[in-house]
Amino acid sequence: MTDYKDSSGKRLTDYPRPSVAVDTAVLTVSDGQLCVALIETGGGRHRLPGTFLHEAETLADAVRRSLKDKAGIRGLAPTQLHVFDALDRDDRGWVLSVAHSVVVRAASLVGVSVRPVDDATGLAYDHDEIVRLAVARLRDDYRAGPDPFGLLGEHFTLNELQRLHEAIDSKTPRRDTFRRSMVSKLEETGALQIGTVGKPARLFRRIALRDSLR
Amino acid sequence: MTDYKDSSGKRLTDYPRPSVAVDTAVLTVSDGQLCVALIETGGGRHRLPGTFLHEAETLADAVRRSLKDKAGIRGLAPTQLHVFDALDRDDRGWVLSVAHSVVVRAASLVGVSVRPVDDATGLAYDHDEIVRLAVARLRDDYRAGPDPFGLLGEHFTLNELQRLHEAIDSKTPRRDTFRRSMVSKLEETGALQIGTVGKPARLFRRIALRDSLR
DNA sequence: CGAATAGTGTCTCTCAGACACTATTAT
DNA sequence: ATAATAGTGTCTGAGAGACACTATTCG
Repeated sequence: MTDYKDSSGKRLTDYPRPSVAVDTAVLTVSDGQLCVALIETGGGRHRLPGTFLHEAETLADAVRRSLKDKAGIRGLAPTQLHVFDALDRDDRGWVLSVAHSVVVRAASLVGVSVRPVDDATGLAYDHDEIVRLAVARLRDDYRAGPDPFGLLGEHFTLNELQRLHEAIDSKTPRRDTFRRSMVSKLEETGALQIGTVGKPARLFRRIALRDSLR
Repeated sequence: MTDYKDSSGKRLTDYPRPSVAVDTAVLTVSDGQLCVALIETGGGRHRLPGTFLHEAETLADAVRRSLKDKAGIRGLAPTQLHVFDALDRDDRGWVLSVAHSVVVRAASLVGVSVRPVDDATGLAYDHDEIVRLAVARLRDDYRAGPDPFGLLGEHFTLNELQRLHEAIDSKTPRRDTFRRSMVSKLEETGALQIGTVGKPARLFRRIALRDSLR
């Protein structure tokens, strides 16, 4: 297979090939704030987790591999964001970086530095830009429907849902508008929340989880 | 630079590297229809124009280079769509393809086969999917504002603008609604169209062209 | 009871869409 | 005048947002 020749009689491997990396904005909501996981490099700078693509590996697999070390994360569906290809973006050589984002529960992130996205500036390479893209995409996704990445558990109240959406986007509408825009996209479980002050809230369930590729 | 070693003491070139290609959906409006440029391969199949990335070349430059042959096209701002990375997508070997789209005037496309996007199915590789993505993105862009890619000349009437938008998306609203949604995003030139039947139409101008990266 | 939270009735404003009317040209 | 196209007044309905009211629990 590797000595297959193309239309101009060249082997594929005769073409110059860039190194290909993946860099991933790992987003989570912690303490009511939208946060991103950062790694400390030498020199006090921070960067996103990433790795070089291995042989015969898909981009999504490389993302998952690069994150397995940092935290025991499973079942991730990375979202592809953009390819960064500036020739001088990495002084080690010619490297294409395929930016991704993943969304995880805060509890999954152990032993990683987590910082609110607004404070995550001055990162290495073009990682500031990746965070911007990842956050914008996430806000679009959450504007479109209730917790599309399943950060909440199986059942949740509208209050819990709204607090999550507010952490992700402060411009989330207020209680009544939020409720009316979400109920139609949720399923009622019939159960009520217990052990709380005030009128017990109904528990809802997502109708379906979003799938990965877009 | 190429013998710079990374944190684990490896040269960048010690990592396996995929071949990287670009494939581009060249979209145009011809005869009131949204069309895409196709290339005939051997075996009666069709594909999108593409090429392998050359050494020290950006993706956008590779796209422009791959299209310069097919048609004298200049000043293009390719839009990056998605990286296709299935391991078996190219039987010549391990190839990542970065899908792009560009929008050109029909007159620019000489000596290329142009086909309405709805008929452009059964293409080689994952090119059907690329066309789908490119068309969806283009429709989103045109829904957001008047002729964002400048397919019309410098000045145009609202009728001309609407016919263009209708070619791109048949669900374009009708005359009055279309006008009201667009005028606020246009500048009046003060001039009128001449040599036509009926009340002469005002000529408008785009306020600004969109820029490329997203 | 009061405090606290859940849930809803309803008003307003905006905007898209539809329809019909007026305006201005050529023939 | 008639045909043809441009442009606008206005009604309707849907939906977002704001406000205030009712509902149900705990202590």
